[in-house]
Amino acid sequence: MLRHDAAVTQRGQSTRAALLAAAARLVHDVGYTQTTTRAVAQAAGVAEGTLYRHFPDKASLLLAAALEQHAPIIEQMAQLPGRAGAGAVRDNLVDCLEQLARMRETLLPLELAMLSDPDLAAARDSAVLDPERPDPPTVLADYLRAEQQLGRLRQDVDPTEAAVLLLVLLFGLMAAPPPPPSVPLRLSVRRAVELLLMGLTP
Amino acid sequence: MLRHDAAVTQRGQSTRAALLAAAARLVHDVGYTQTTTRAVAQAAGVAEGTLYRHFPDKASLLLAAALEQHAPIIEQMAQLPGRAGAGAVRDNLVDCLEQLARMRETLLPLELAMLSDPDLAAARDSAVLDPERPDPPTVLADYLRAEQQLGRLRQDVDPTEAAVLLLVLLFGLMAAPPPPPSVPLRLSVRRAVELLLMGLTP
Amino acid sequence: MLRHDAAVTQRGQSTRAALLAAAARLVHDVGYTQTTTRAVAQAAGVAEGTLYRHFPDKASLLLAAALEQHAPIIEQMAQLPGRAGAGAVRDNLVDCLEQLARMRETLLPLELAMLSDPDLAAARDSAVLDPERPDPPTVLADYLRAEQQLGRLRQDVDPTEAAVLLLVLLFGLMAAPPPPPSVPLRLSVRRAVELLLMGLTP
Amino acid sequence: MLRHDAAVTQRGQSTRAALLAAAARLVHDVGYTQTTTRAVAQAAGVAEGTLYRHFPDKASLLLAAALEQHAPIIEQMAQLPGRAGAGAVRDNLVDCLEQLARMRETLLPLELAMLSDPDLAAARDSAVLDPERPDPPTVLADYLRAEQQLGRLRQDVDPTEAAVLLLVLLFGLMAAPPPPPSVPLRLSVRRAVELLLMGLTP
DNA sequence: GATGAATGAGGATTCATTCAT
DNA sequence: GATGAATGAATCCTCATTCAT
Repeated sequence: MLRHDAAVTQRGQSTRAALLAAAARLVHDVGYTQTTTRAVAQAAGVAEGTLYRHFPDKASLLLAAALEQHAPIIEQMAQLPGRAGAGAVRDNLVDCLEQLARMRETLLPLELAMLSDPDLAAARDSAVLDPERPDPPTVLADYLRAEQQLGRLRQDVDPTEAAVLLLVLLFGLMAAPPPPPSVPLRLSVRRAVELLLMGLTP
Repeated sequence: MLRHDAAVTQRGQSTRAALLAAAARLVHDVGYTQTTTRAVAQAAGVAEGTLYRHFPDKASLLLAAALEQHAPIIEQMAQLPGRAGAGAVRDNLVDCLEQLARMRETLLPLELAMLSDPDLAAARDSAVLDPERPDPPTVLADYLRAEQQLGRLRQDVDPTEAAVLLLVLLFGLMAAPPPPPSVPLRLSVRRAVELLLMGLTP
Repeated sequence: MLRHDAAVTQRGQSTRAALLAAAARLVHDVGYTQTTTRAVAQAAGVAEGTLYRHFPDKASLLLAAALEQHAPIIEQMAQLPGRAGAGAVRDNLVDCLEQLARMRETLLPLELAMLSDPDLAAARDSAVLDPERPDPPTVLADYLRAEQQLGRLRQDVDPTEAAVLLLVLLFGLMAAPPPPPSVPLRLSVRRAVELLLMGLTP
Repeated sequence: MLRHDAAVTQRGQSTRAALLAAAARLVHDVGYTQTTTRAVAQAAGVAEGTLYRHFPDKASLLLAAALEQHAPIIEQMAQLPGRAGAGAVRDNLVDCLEQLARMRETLLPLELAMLSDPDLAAARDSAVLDPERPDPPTVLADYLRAEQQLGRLRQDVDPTEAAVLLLVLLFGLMAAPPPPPSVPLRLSVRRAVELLLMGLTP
């Protein structure tokens, strides 16, 4: 049965990979709106029609390109809960958020575009996500809960809530960078985590 | 010779206003991608060409429409620093952020589009902003500083940094709403402020 | 309110007319499949985009082009029932069918295409036809009924059925012309009418 | 070197058969326009390229598929002239036309497409038809002539002409079905034959 | 004989912008 | 000031056909 995204040959595999790579690069470089199918195909060194042997449409291609880059970092993040109790909470959180940040660097343009473009959002919603794969909010919440049980975090905060807060904060920090003089993301993440940990109240 | 900004007669004024209103409504209703110049003109009840008597291009129109809605809330926000010392810090912050949230409700699609669309971003950067008008980060920082001096906030936090944190958090909360079960924005803002005030550390 | 097919200016009118003429000519010359929007626009001497100011899509344009040519002949045909009793039945019928044939000459490629192309069929079904305008089957049936009452036609045939038969026959004669040696349409129509009038039974 | 018509091995034979069957089914089900080479190959369970081992192009495949279905009915029709004198003329004609109608049911979309698409028409014209095989007009004319000689049909009609008339009528009835209330084809064929036999004149 | 990946010209359609009236 | 017709480049996508394996 012929399906899109079915590359059985070795050549097909490499074409598919080239398309994904080209798509990721272009979205990163020129944004979603300017990333045309023509440009992707050209950058991948294939004909425009080839794109449609591998993906049903533009949105699916770009989404796949994004998700593909997700994978390794998500994988790595899964080990976070195991680090509970070891090292400073602050460092663990900062490390984790920084990993996510690296992932988002390529993902962000697409995330933003999804919020503007109905097509992309639809592609995302109809994409079959691996239900096994742990998602960042859950993993982070698990970690926070573990630290809470170890007494290294307040008892009266909801771990899930705190996790969402951290992630939303990271998103905001990346998507809407504070005006210059801008500090490197690494630094602003660290400061934000510190502030959140100690609180503003005296 | 006046090419744009043709609103010198009374008729011109009302046309301009109609365009701005239509643009704001459309961006809010159908998103930036779907907001075409055609649709705006039609919604404003004017011819397509008329749009270009008042604005040099689409981006400028949408930007103007957004800024216009900014104004009253920015105005109102300016009074925040004066509330330092009165009422609970938490309530003051929540009130302030909620006002901003209302403003953003119409503004957000445009902000997001700006992050995807270079054209829009360029229009924003070349827009002549009133240098007198206080911007939210500054106002919020001023307020925080005042509270700090009153001893109602930690001494060792940078008010500017905290202000940015709060705003970024609001942006993230609005742009990337946490997954269901979703709580009303008002509530999630309140929880976030509380969490930030007390901190996560025991 | 902006609508397609709304040409208020004189210039608009003439562009619309040019498009219709070009479309009719092309469909006649190269068939529906080969009639591209590009070709129509070029033949009409306008840009391709202009086409879409006047018609929502290709199918609507071609349909409109066909219907426009309908009109005058349909009009003329309406007088057929009044001719009942005058002249030979055979001649009246032949005249009528020949008129229809002239109309069909341009219409036929489109009729055929409608039977192959779902899009066109959809356009036809959603087209707003003038309910006042008499349609050929009805007019023809009216005429036959009148002749029947004058005793010039068998009493035991259903006029509607006979009308349909005549029209279907005309359609078949035009669409699937008998193999060579081919006679001119005018002649084959005449022979068919004669055959049908006298019947095959001795 | 054999380029097409590669059906020399047994495997080749069955592939070819599968392609023909798939093509016939698709044309019947979704129409000619929607019948893509891709769809045919997929329905036949073979690769796209395989199609071109058996047929030089799409048109040839579809034409072959159509002709193949012709065969058995054409065969059966050949016996019609032998029925002259037996049974009612009306019944013989109705039976014959109904057989043809069944054949046309699958053939019609293609016939119609041929009238719209020059490519297909060209394929038909260049197809090598079996010169032995009797074609419907001839067979029907033979039958009519036989009945004529038996005195069961008017002497003054040209059998060939009458045969063409009947066939054209059938085509029209199938291709351009009269508007609702639509009667089953079987019935409308019968009525048409009756009308034609007795004639319209009193 | 069969595969299926690749091709690439060509299709319909959109839309910000210009300009004669 | 306003109109609205016209523009035309650009977009995503289709599909019959070829060819290396």
